[in-house]
Amino acid sequence: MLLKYQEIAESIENHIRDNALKQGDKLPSLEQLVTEYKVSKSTIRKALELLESKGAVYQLRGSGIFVRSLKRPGYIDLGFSRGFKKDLGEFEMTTEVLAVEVRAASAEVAANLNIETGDAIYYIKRLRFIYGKPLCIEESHYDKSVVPYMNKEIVKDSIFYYLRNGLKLSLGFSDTYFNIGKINEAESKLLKLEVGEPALRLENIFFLATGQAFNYSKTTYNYEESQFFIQATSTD
Amino acid sequence: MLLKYQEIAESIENHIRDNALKQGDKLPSLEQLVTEYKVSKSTIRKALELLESKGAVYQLRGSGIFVRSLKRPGYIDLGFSRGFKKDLGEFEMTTEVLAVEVRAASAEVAANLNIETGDAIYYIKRLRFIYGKPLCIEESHYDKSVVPYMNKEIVKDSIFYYLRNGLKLSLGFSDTYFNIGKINEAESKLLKLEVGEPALRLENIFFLATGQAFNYSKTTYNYEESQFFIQATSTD
DNA sequence: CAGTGGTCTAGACCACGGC
DNA sequence: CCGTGGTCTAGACCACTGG
Repeated sequence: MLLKYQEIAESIENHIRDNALKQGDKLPSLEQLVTEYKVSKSTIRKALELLESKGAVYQLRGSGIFVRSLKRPGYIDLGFSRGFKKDLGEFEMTTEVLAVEVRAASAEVAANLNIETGDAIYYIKRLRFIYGKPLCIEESHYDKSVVPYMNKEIVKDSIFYYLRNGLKLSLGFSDTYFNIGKINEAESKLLKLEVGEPALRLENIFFLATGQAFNYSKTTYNYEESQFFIQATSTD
Repeated sequence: MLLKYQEIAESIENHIRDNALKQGDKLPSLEQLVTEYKVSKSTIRKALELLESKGAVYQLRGSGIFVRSLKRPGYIDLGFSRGFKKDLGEFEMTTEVLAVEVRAASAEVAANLNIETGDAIYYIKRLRFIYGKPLCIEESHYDKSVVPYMNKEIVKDSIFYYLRNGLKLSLGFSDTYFNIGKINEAESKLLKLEVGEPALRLENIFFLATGQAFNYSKTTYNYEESQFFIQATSTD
């Protein structure tokens, strides 16, 4: 069941979408929203803070609450407050599973997952396509003590959907590191690029809501097919 | 003057730093913090939410408040809630100013700044070095009606510092787009790379707190010298 | 079931924008 | 000066964790 402030946030988002409001359009004042939704001011503010953190609105003391929509289409949202919807999206994506196996954690994996070298992990390698073209190679390592079972079918769809709905795990936060490099021999075949062409290499560590790291993954993106997007809000 | 919740957030951050607390270390409970700081529970919660959004702590219903430090050193923080400190940082950075001039906005610039083609803008081109090595080429366009004056001296330091402290502008939020490409002829000379080598191309649009766009910039990073970092929090 | 975080309220008071 | 968002309080009640 949704909380009041979540419901209100959603309702306001819908209102923006349904009326096709654009960047800079004004929303009703706090007071108006309080009477409209019949809740306390703080609850409305909490809803608006949520929307602000998602980049949907901005608030201006003394003048009002305004829409901040925008966002160029076709970019992968590397954000954030948006939750962990990265996996899905408006894109036509397909996945080829290259490996699903239990392994002993290497020193590198163990360090990132905060476990011991040799501990059991699930190793998953996937090739992901966007509109039929190779988008990225993803190698994931899951702490087996957290995710005791996986198979090809699960891994072919959204893994995070399985974690959330199948295993009832609640995700907390993530760290992302990335840099630019060059495609190597193995990658060139999978991504259908020449050796030495540009590549975006992304490392992710995902944590449960309990703070425990459970997934360390490395992803190499095809530079021709990938565009990324980030929305930021100042907290001065 | 700092607000109560900001002061408390800062104080907690200092406490974490001074006691060298690590990922997973437990902080005092809400109730304890309330008595310690002699403020209401909501104020403490607001401070903790701020820290949570900055990625400094995480809260767990039923168990407590924990430290979330980490962060590999040497990565450029492409975040976010962290405010707009991108310009400075712990790095030894220098800047070479290649151009500071008033120009008429191109169609592309006008579209991103939401002004008319031909309107006056400041065009600034800078080459930035990290530990003496070329890090990136940055081409910035500032709406002249917002930033009426700039010169080489201002532009050699942090432009955002000037905007904030000199012009008393308050920054609101930003959109960032990026993709991977290849170094072209002109870039190769400045960044001391071969044509065709990998490049990270970043586009930024910065908005004032009023929602008005005032800066559109394009930055090309030297792939050898740049590593980036993002911290995300789930909002489920 | 005790302890801890999370939601929600009602209301006082403050700070800023714009007329 | 009015309207609008922002801070802060005090307290009720809920929901989850862990012994």
